Amino acid sequence: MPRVSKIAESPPHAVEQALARLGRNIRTARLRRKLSRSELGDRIGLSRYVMGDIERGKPTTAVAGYVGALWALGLLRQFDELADPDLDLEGKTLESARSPSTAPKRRAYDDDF
Amino acid sequence: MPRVSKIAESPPHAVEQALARLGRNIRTARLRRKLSRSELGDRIGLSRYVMGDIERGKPTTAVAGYVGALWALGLLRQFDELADPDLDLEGKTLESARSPSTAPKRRAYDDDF
DNA sequence: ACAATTTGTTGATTTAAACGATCATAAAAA
DNA sequence: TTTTTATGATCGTTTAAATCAACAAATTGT
Repeated sequence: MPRVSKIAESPPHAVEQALARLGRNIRTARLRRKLSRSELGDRIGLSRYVMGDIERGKPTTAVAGYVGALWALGLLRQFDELADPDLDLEGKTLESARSPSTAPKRRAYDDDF
Repeated sequence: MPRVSKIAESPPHAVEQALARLGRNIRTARLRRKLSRSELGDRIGLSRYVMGDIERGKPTTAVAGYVGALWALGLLRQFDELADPDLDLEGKTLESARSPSTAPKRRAYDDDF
C-alpha cells in the first residue's frame, strides 16, 4: 500500500513472525495438494508473484490474498475464530469490571430459544 | 493495492464474510479495552482511517494492519494456529495417499532429542 | 444544557502494490 | 539424457492504498 504504513514497513517481531508462519503454512498446504503457485493464484485471481509474496509473509500484501488462499485451500474454518469475542477473556474481564452489574444473574429461561 | 487484484476487488462471499467478522471482532476487542481507533492506530502506526477500514473488513488493506491490530490487542495467539499443517487433515491425507509408504514405521528412538 | 471525544465523509497528494514480460535457475517428468 | 514445469529476479506501467486536512454528525461526559 502506497504511503506504506509503519506497521507494514517494519512490523514488530511478533507480527513478522506470525505472517511468516502463516505463509509457510499456506505453502505447505498448497504443496500437499499438488498445486503450483500459478494454479492456486488462478483460482483466486492472483498472479504467481503475489502468491510468492504471501508464502513469504509479505506485510504489505492485501489481506484478501491471504484469506483467499486459505479459502481456496479449504482452511478458512479456523479463521472465523480469530479474535472471537467469546474467547477474549482479557476483554471480557475488562468489560465486566466496568459495569459493576448489580443486576441479578440471568435466569435459566433466558437460554431458551 | 493498485491494479486491484480480483480477489480483493470482488471476493467470494466466504472471504468477504470472514473479513467482516474479523473486523467486527477487532472492533469489539478495542471497545472493551476503551480505546479509540486513533489510539489503537497510534500504537501500531496506522491512521484512524485505516483502522476504520480494518473494522469494516476492507479486503484491499494490507495484512499487516489486521495482524498488527490483533497483536496490539493481545489476540495474536490463535493466529499462530492458522492453517497449521498439523491441523490440516485434508492435506495430510493427500500427502500420505501419495507415498504408499512401504517403508517401515519410524522407530521410537527417532523421537529422542 | 454544554463541552469533549469519536467517528463519518470528502478531496487532494504521494507512493508502491500488483501486473505482465523476460530471462535465469531448479526441479520434475518424459 | 532431454523436456517440461516451477520458482526466482528484475524492470516498466498502471492504479489505488494510505495519509492529511477540514468539516459534519454522533456519541459520551460533565
